[in-house]
Amino acid sequence: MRRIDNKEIFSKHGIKNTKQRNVILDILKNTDSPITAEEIFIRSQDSNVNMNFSTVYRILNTFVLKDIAIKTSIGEDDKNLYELNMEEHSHYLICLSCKKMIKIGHCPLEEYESQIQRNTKFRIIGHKLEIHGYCPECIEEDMHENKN
Amino acid sequence: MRRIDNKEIFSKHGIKNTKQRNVILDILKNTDSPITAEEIFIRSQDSNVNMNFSTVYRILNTFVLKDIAIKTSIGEDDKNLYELNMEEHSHYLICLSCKKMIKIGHCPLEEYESQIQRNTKFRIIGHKLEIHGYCPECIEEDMHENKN
DNA sequence: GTGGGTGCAAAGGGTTTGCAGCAAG
DNA sequence: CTTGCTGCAAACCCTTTGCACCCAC
Repeated sequence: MRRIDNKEIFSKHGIKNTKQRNVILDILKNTDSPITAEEIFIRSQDSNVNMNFSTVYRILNTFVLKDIAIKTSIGEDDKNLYELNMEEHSHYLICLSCKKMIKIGHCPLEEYESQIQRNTKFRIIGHKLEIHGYCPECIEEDMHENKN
Repeated sequence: MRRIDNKEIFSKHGIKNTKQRNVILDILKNTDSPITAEEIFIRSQDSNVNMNFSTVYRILNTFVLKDIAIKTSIGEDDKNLYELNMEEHSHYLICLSCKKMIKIGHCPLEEYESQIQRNTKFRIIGHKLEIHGYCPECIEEDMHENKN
């Protein structure tokens, strides 16, 4: 998978190429499911770049504004999650027990959306879909616990 | 549409039938789209029942715990929204401009869910779907503004 | 009467902001 | 050099909590 250079991304959006933005963009590129600002802050400590919590938030807000990242409010606790804005459209299957999130490739809603568009005269821009359940591991664990 | 008596609901869930809970349950019954705790508090002032903000939150949390209500984190701002837990399953079409929410009746995901269940061995419990776009009114308004 | 529920005020936790200093263009 | 970006600390906002009082059962 080819990854566009950070520098290119920043200049395309007319924002400065700073160390902090590079660190955060790299973190977002290297995660496969949405993460919290806190998690990003923690991971940024592994780099040798100075990083402040408010900087994390400011950069994330900038990224969201520039459509570099997406802010989702998926989690059951009330923290926001951030992920890279991939052109490819995907959804998550979320385990209610361990909170693990698994990306689902195919999206079944294209036809449905155009149908709604016809019926409601809305101009549909996109959608957010989460599917909730319990993952095989948690189901198994639960069965063991209940044996006791 | 028949509405189950508040008193019945409370006793079924083993919680006390208080004035405040009645007010909030009535508000939830009379709204057709999810609302914030703040909005509930404001509307509660119309009644002659004393109501405190923390009471609103406490009652909402109780309702969610008892499955009387559902907490959703749909809105673009980070406030939580609450709605009555209808047995019937529904989704919302949300206008990105005026934030109006329109309930969508039919859900296209049942077959899709069982397919995922087969493929991933997850035990699927449910899902959350929001469709985003611009409503006819906002599209019209926008066109007028752009004429200037 | 008793325990659950409420009011009040204060704390919590995530996120934002004002300001001074710094560093990318 | 200049403007935008960052660090720091304090503020903000939504939500929760501790405690004393009260009311539904």
